[in-house]
Amino acid sequence: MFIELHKRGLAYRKDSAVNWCPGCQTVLANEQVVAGLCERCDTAVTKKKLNQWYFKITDYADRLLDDMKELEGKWPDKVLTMQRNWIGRSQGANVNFVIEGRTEPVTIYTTRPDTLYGATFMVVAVDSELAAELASGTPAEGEFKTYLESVKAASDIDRLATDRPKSGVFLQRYAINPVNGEKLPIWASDYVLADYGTGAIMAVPAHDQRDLDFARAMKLPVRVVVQSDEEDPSVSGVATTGDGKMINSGSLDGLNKVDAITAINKQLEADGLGKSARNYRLRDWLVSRQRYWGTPIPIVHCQKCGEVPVPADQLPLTLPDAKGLDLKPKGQSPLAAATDWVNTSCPKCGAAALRDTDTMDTFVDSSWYFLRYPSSTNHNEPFSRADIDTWLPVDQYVGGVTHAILHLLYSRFFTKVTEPCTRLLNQGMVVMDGSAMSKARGNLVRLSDELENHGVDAIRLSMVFSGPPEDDVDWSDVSPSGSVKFLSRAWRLSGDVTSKPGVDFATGDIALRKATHKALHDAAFAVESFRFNVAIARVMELVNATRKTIDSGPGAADPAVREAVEAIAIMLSLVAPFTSEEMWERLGHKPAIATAGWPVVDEKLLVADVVEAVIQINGKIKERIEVPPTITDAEIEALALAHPTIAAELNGATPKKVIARAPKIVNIVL
RNA sequence: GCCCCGAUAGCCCAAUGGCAGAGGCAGAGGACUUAAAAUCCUCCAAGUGUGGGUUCGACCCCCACUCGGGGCACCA
Repeated sequence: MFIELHKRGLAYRKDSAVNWCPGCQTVLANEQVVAGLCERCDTAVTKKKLNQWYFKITDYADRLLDDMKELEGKWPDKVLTMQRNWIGRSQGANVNFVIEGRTEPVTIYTTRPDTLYGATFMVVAVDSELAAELASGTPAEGEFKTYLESVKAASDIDRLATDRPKSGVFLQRYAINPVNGEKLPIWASDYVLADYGTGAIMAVPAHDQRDLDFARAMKLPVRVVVQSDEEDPSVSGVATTGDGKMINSGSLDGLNKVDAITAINKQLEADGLGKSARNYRLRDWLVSRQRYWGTPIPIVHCQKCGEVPVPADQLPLTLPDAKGLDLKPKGQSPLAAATDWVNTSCPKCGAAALRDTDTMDTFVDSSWYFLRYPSSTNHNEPFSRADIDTWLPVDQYVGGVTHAILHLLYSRFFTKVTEPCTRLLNQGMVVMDGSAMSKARGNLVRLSDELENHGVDAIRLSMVFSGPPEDDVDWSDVSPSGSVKFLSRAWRLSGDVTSKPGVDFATGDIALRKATHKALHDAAFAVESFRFNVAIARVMELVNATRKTIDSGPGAADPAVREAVEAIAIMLSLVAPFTSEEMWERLGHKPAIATAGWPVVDEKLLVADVVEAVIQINGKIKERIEVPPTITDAEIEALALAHPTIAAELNGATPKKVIARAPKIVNIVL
């Protein structure tokens, strides 16, 4: 996979300030840094300048975003929203500003080109090369360097803090606003990011909160160019970001936001001063890791030929023997010490060459593991086109929401052409003492003890019955002993049945037969819609009805009892295979119940003989009557109006309106 | 600050816009038993977080709010 991506220029190396986890002693992808902490070990992540391998996921940003339309309604909205936010597409414009004393203009990115006349200063990212260049040789250089050092020293966590006061340095230089020729002071600050857009912005304090905060801190002017009813931002401290009529904006005056953006973009483009542009929050996926475990990067570095992929007949490239290697995290890949493995010859020219010693992020492997499943016995290639065409995409994927922007985004990138998983269900977590069970927290249930005490069937049943699968389940609400009781109750039924296997069910008690077929029908529907807790409730109902039929009804010998108990065993086999297998044998059947198949539901047995209908007057229930299920609207309406209770209530009055919904309800409106 | 999800008996949870209760836990009473356990039977409770709206009719749809959970958060 790596080589295929490399061939297409989608796997490449670059120098960059990367996320570095001091705990794991390895680099991390943006997606693996959660609130400034390492996703694996919760250590605060720092920055380090390194040359690393990347996958060009940004080339696919638009497709990853736009193809989500296909997943609408089939994946949880939450996951789709998270992916949309993560990709973070924004539409705006690049605008060129001439810099005094510099030949090259500086390009800035803005989503609000309409507010160009409101710009009162320019800000460049303090850690960008541009900032260093602009500062050099100015009286501000010393101050700039001090500031840059202090920013570098601050961790990501500090940087993420919300109400952090704005800081920055005036670089003693000026940019010229292309639309009105104004001289704008240029500042360097850490509130502008070096790796987003062009790393430089025009500041419009009146209509951008961050710019306003900065302007107020540095005593810079604020100019309103979009009229609004709200208080002057320079007084209120709140930037006005809504729509309104343009003012103080030359030819744009009087236009609304959308029209002004169109007009200014057109004008900038005509004058060669800028053009509309798009930006993404998504960054390329950093895949190098300095760990032993992981897939080695199949590249040989040759003095002459450069990066040479390992030839196909030498794949898969396997790791060197770990024996003798120091696998402890130490900031350099442990593979580097395996000199026998590292030293090799160039596949192209045969000269001495070195293997790449980094391994890949494990998310690389999980991005396509499901492609291997249909071809698991194929020893010639990772997967075959024919198998994939037959079996994929995955119809139903079940996984935790924790992978919303990791595994689930990477997988979509790997298979982009199509979507890897048609439907997605995020199952909930098991909660104990208020938080998700985890080894790190130590709030665990000893599963072995639970299994010892209650049996695997009861534990599994408890989990499934505790609520809908997408909800979290609090362990204190789980009752394995209740499940044990229920399973015993069901199991006992199998010993009560006295009729022989193969008996004709048609001669059995009709009431129980109806209950059985309704349970089978409803449970199947519930299972297919992932409401396992409801399916179990249907089985419990049938167990109760069967118990009653045996104890105080037609008795254990009735064929309907066998039909019911067999149905119970089969339905339970989904979550309690051991118990149901025993039931199956006690019922006189050969193993295995798994091969028994779901009993065919007799539609005729699903129809009730009589149903209870409700008669309402003005939406209030006044009477209940028994009617055949086949009754028509007109018939039930006539029955209702003729009913003595209703006639008395009406007392001769003519209803304004009668709504009949046979066979359930009649509502008489007075 | 912005976005999303949720709120139904003491508890976990059901209910195509049409009788609020399917199921379980807990609780009460009873049968069986010398007794207890186990088993079996019966009973018990909320009017659906709050306030409006749409509708003949709202747990369900719409608006606002409260509380709880989650996500995003200097991305110009």
